[in-house]
Amino acid sequence: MISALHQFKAEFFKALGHPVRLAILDALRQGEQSVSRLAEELGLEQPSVSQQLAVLRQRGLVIARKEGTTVHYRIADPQVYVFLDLGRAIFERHLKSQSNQLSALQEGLSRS
Amino acid sequence: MISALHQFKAEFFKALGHPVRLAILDALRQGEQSVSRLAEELGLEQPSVSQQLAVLRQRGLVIARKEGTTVHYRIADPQVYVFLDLGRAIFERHLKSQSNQLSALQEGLSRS
DNA sequence: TGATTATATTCAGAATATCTTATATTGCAA
DNA sequence: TTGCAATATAAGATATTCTGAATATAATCA
Repeated sequence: MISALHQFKAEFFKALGHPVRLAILDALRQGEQSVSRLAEELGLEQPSVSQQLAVLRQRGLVIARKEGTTVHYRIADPQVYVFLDLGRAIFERHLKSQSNQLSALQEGLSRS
Repeated sequence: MISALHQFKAEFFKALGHPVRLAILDALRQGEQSVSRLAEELGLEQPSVSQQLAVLRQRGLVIARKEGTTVHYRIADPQVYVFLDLGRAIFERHLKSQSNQLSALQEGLSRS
């Protein structure tokens, strides 16, 4: 059975399934950052950053703090970094095993 | 800067960002399962299950083992479950804090 | 060989997501 | 008030993903 929980969890993972959003979260490891600073740091247009921040905000992953005309964003739950780092570890093992399989395959091919 | 690593990691998260794929991974906690068994268990058509298994396979998340006409799938790396469970914990805290905010908001509204 | 079972792939259409550019909003300062 | 800076939102074009139906492949068995 596909539970409603799977639906919600999928939304959560989807929020992380975008390179710019991952880059934003990584940039926020240093602490709170304004939109323009993030845009500069990541080499992106302001609207792109703002849009992806909106996605992260809607999913409750980041929190906005307004100060004059500038808006500072920070991570909502630092546990997310534990999670991302674990994901990275798993992901890197995958890469390694895939490249092993690839080189084994290449050896096999070159031998035949 | 958006690194190539962010691209790859986003692909990994995207693979998890689908309710059926999460349900399949959960079903595989019990161990290896055939496609037809998964389809029955999840109440889905065989082609749907096969399609989502293909996505998980391409991303290296599951491994297929053929036996006669049936194909058995298993998780490639059990660490993924640690990861999913951590995601679940974070996600549930989010839900809770969001529902707290929601009820606070509702109280505020009903008082005014 | 022909029939059957299990799985995989393909395809068209619908729904979503993304990107770029333009515009709106907000707060502040001259 | 006017102008400016920072951010958000909107609109449109394009790309990606999903879904469901049909079909293909592959192994087994009569």
